[in-house]
Amino acid sequence: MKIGELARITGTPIETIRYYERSGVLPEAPRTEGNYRVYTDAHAERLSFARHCRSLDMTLAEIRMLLQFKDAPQTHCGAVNALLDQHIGQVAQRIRELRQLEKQLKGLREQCQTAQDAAHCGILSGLTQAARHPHKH
Amino acid sequence: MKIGELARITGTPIETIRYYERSGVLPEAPRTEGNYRVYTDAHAERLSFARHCRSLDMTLAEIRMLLQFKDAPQTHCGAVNALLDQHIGQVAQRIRELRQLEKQLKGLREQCQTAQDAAHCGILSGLTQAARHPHKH
DNA sequence: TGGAAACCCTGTAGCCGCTGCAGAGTCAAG
DNA sequence: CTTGACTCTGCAGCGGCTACAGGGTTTCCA
Repeated sequence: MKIGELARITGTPIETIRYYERSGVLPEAPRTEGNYRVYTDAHAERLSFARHCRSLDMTLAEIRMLLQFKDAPQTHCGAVNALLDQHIGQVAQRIRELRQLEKQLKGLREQCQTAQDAAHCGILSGLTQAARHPHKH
Repeated sequence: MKIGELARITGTPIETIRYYERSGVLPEAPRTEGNYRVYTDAHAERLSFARHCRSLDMTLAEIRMLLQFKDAPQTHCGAVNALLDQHIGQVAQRIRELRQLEKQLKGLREQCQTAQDAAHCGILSGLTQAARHPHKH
């Protein structure tokens, strides 16, 4: 199949497919005489795998690692577990940060219930004050 | 003061200060004869404000807007409230997404409790299966 | 006074994961 | 034979920095 069909069946933009090839997530595809890339179902599967990992917020570097394990099935897969554990840790950490952030933002928002002019806006003065007396996050 | 001192007292990398000037977050600083940027306490305050907003995950575009309101104190500040509400909404949305993601990742992780070889790794086959039968996020 | 060290300048390139565009080539249908 | 759909390469841009290289300026101390 050509790149357009691969894009269609995997729901991936064409530009992204070429980008993945450049980044080493997909192997370099063989070409027709007219220099068109030619793909097989195996490519489609690999691309779907990568896209699914991306939807789980993994980086391309992480995905390249996972694909290496898929390519070498006899490898000990402890590293896969470790990679996933680390990724879960990162996500959990980010959630904690965002919760903290949400609290701060809501506190700030409460300082200006009624719209008035900016000179008396509780939000702006709240931000200004907080900037003057910084504290860690 | 010169850029190094501004960097020190605000805890901002020098490169970032110059970047903020280029991006219109800070005004172009006046120069000495030797072409060094010269700052006042007002610059420091503005920079601290911006950095605090950044620590609240606001974009530079959002910060430019807030600074506009600070620069024009008689403006009606309803837009400030709206901006903050929108930002809070975005953060809340991102938290929901990450929670969902965390659940998926943990489910995946459970599929490989014991490290074995990659051919039988529950995580890799889990990812592969999921990629074959995609569902929305 | 001289010279080293510390500071500052501009400009450019890289990070990540795309996205979009220009300008050209290829192929299939009418 | 022409039109239109498809594909190619290469480059630039997003955001928010960060990290140089290769220069100029200032400060300090001997």
